[in-house]
Amino acid sequence: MPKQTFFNLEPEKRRAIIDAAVREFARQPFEQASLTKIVESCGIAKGSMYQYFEDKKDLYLYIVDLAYEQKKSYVSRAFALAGDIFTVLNEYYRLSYQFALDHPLLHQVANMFWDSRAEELCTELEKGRLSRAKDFAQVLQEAMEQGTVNDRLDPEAVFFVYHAVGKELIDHFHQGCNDHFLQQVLDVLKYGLAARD
Amino acid sequence: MPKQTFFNLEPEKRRAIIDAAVREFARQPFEQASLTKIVESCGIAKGSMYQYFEDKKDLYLYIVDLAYEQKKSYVSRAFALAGDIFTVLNEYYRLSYQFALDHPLLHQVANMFWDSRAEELCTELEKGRLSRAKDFAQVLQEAMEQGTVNDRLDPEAVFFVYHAVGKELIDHFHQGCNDHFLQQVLDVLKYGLAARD
DNA sequence: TCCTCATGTGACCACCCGGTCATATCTTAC
DNA sequence: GTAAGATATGACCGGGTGGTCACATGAGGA
Repeated sequence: MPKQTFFNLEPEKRRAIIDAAVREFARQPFEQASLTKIVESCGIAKGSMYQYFEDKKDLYLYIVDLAYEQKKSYVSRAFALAGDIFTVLNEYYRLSYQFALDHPLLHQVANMFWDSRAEELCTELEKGRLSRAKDFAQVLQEAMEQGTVNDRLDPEAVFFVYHAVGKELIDHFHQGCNDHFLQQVLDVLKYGLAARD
Repeated sequence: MPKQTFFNLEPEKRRAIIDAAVREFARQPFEQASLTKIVESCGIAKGSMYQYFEDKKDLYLYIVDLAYEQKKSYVSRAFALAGDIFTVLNEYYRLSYQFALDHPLLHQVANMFWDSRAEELCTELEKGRLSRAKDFAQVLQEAMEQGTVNDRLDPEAVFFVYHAVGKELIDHFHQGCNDHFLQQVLDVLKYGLAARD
């Protein structure tokens, strides 16, 4: 958590710091991102940064949190959608894609976070994964009870597959990814490879 | 490519260098791995390393190549298997898992490689992806022609999904992953989420 | 024995990093 | 006006990095 001093700052200065940090953390993972470059880029003294944050990790987690909050506000309405699980998933990834288009830097920050290898970040990583799993698990369970989804499948394996594909999709948003391809990928997940009788 | 000097070395010395490099590159991605630690760990002078390799990247790509060659020799026999595409995929991931168990360090090296963000490595990355895609694409095409696989699916999307899930599976091998779970995941891919009529 | 040439070496270079701290400046209250 | 407290600063620290180079050591041939 940032120190109180940070929140006492004039808003435009706070913004400048956040923007510079977002720019840097969007470019590379935590370990390779440079605090020095951030302070140079927003024109404050290195020492000042330590008036606002405990250390580099503190700043990083604050920025990642911001990115995820923004993304959540974009994407969560998919789960409120009327319609079956396929409609929901479709909308979920469509909104994720839209978010990546509208906020490419925030998208990259959130995206880069998953590649973190630092042990200190692993607990945070797991927390994020679980919170995402919760929404998904609920929609999935309802769909299985209603018979929309094949109820012989292992819910954990289903989540695993969708998580993997979602991650890869989101990873490739920056390379451009049209609605049609997204649709095709979701179709593969929906129908599976096996030919229908 | 290593310089000739490297291949003139006594085999045990060459091994020591390779082993030390594998150990380091298994721990973290290219940018964070330390040449200094590698030379310390195998007890040669820093300068010597530059008699054998052009630079850090040269050493790295050589090691990654070794890891992939080893893995390929483990895994490729899956594609020669008699049986439908599902048998092949099953065996492919089973062998991948076996490889990760038998050569955890090589597995980590190959695995870590995919997370590289360095622009200089991107061409290499793409090359690896394509070569993997080729084997897969062939098996898939045959399966579609034979009617084993739903031929209304987009082959590119299918590859995308299987690549994503494979990556994630392989990522999670080190956390333990039993045959049963593997089977469940492949079932999700095979049958899809949608309930069968 | 001596010259040559390939190989080995580690001190050294320039550069970058996260983090600190004595000091300067600004704000507020009396 | 001045004392007190909060905030800003950037030179500096110890430590790490990839890469270099003048020199030492080795082997082979004349």
